[in-house]
Amino acid sequence: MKTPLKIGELATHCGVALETIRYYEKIGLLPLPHRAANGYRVYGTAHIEQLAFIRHCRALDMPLSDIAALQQFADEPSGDCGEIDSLIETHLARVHERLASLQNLERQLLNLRAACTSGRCVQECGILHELTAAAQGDGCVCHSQTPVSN
Amino acid sequence: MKTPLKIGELATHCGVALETIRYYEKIGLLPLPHRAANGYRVYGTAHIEQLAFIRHCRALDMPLSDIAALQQFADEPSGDCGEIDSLIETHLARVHERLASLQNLERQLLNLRAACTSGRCVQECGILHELTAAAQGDGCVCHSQTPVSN
DNA sequence: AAAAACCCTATAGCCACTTTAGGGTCAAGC
DNA sequence: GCTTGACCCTAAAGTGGCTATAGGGTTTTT
Repeated sequence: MKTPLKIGELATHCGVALETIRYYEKIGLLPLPHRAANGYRVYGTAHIEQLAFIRHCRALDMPLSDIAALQQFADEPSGDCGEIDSLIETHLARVHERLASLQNLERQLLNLRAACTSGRCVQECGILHELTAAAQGDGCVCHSQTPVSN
Repeated sequence: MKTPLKIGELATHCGVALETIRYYEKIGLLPLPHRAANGYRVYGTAHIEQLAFIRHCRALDMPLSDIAALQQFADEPSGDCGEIDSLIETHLARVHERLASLQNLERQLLNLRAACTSGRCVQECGILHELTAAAQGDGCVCHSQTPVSN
């Protein structure tokens, strides 16, 4: 891996859009890079590692605020690990909850799809009937036991 | 169900935040209500049903643009039902994809959590080690085969 | 020397809301 | 009749995590 890198090279290397890098810099998630004489950003090994860390955490769908917190912890190696654990725990709970609600959602949509096959006109479309009836609280194939939470 | 309703009553009845109702109105998803002499919004049965329909679709996580399209279809009952079907189909595919990526995510986070139990100091925290190592592309317990797509 | 590829800043847009600021109106109790 | 509190109004800004656009400058390739 050759260093230093220009922003476009860093972007390609880490599989990130280049505007995203500037965005991370703007919100203070990435430290300010050096600048070449022409004003171009210049990145070294530390930046590469840090961006890779951020992207890996994002691939785990962690919010940027969690990632910032993790970086803080990493900078104070003598602190207690418990907060890291609970951060992951909380995130896991979030994911788990979202997963359950998506599974419920999928089931409802499958039922909904089964209510109609195309070729008919809108008036007799089972899907619209189901959706309207459900909104009215009548019985229908797509029961909405668990409301979706975002 | 008594009518007419003021905005707060409609909100309570449909389980929606009152600002959300005004927002739906502003973007043209809900038609303009009548106004009382004092300028207050006044809603009737049609509005209640329409809002309930919107919320039910939102509970199925449909984007507002899909919901607007469905309402369009409902207003032209002689049209072909096929577009409704494919709208649901597309949405189902979205949900299914997100579901798969969340399942993968959960697995990775479980592995990550297993890498550390609290009581240690940050320096020897398995979670941070895993996250950093993974970012570097080394082998680690939380393999990232499928990137998360939003 | 010209064209393409890269870099810069600042600002606006995306989704679906939520929050804030700064008011007006109305019913109940003192 | 006057205050208190619950309700209503508008307009604008903020949220998260980017993405896109406008309007430039620089560097590399042809």
